[in-house]
Amino acid sequence: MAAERSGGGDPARTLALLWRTPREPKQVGRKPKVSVDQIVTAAIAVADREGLGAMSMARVAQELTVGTMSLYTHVPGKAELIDLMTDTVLQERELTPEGTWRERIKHYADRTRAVYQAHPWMRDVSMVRPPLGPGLMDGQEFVLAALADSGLEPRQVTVAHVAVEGFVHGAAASEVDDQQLAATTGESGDTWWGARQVFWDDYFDVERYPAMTALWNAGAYDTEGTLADHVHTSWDYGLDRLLDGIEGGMR
Amino acid sequence: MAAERSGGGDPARTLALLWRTPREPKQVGRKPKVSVDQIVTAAIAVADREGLGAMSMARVAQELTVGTMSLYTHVPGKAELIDLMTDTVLQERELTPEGTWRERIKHYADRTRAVYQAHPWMRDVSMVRPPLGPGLMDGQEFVLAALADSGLEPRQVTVAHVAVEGFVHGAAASEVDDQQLAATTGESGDTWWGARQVFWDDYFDVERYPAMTALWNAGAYDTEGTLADHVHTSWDYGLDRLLDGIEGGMR
DNA sequence: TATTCTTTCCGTATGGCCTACGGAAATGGG
DNA sequence: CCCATTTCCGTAGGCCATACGGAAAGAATA
Repeated sequence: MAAERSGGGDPARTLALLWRTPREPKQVGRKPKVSVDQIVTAAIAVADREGLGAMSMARVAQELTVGTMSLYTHVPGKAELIDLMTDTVLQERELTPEGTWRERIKHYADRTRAVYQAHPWMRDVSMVRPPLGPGLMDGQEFVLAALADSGLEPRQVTVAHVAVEGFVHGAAASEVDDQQLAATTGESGDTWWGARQVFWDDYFDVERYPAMTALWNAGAYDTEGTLADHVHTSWDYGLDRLLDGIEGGMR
Repeated sequence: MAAERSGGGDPARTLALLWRTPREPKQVGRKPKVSVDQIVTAAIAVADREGLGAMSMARVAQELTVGTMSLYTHVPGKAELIDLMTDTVLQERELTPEGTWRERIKHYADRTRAVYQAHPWMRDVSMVRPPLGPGLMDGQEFVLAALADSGLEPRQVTVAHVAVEGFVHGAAASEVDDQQLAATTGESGDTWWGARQVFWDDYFDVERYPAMTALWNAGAYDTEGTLADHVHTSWDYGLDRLLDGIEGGMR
């Protein structure tokens, strides 16, 4: 299936939910069995355990021992529920503004990475039309403040912001993608690659791929550690080089 | 729905399809109404027009005026079909090895970006367990050859490779995400943001977000052009800074 | 020509998904 | 006790992937 999309219906209604606008307590009528917070928490729990694909309205309702359609009283639909889930887990980052601007960006990357690790379904959430809630906004402010301290021109700050934000989310997403697949399919990344040994035996053509062959012969792929370790190392390297470049471009 | 995953069943069967291992022509039996190539082409056409979510087996079969289950004679399942689609469009890149290593990486990024532009559903395809077909492998070889020419140590080449490859695919994916959403939902990115004007009016807190406010007041957001233009500019900037960093790290 | 063998085609059935609709049930106030 | 209000939720419609098994088509053989 295609990636989950957010931001469906009426923006005003969704924003009110994201910022938990205190609706005046109803004096009249039937008492609610569930709250928005309970629904969001249950949905996150299901997605954490079984992936976003398994997070159906029916499944969440079951978790709360409530009829499926009851959820629609509190939440406009599935897209908005995903918005709420996303902003909620982004709030877990607890960003502390300490150190140089570079240290703060690294801190932001670490905390964001931790969110993806704890909630691998974030990989499936598109961030191009993000939920404009406190979790997202606080993160944006944090990065913009750091970049503004770096000495870049205002216009350059906004450009660098998109690049950094994209890199961080992209890296975090890619990193957990493997874990999510491992959980969903029951096959680890290393096992998956192992099962494709056939490829190197039957299809890999040394003449067609000289650079790869040379690297292989140079021992570049003789390394310890799991696939996940390598990916993590590479992303760390990439962020450092990106920040190097941003720093160097100012002089 | 969660992102489409590939690489489902028997690796040997999938690899044979990806490399189009010439199966000896059947002398006996009923003549096939459709070929693997026709199925892949039709599937790509549907996904291009209506998104990967609309690319159902039934929809593809309908396109070919064939029964749904007939497809399963030629293709093991939907996951493998997506593998075939992915590798096929990656082959469209036609990478020409000219210029410095930096120019070649930029060329690779441009060509890959063009693939995503032409086939926005690529955003929904996970590349952590990619189809090991000619389209993917040729791209890997191209990038590795460029990085090997840069003077990096073999071990460093493999690390930089993951970072660059990840950045390029991430950037391309993010860039078309907006377009895909526009096509699927019928609402452009600019329209979407416009509808969320309410946010700035009712929820944005100047005290809570001083850096954003300062940038706004400095005119950093007073720019011409569409959202898509800005995103493109930022990714270009990001790749250049990443390559700057890689270049600088060698000295 | 009739039979047999091989291959492809595809109808049916199962069990899932989201959510529009409308009525039932619960609650507090008059 | 009644009624306005609010929440709960069963039903139903229209999607999806794919396992299974039999029908249909073509070529070789008798």
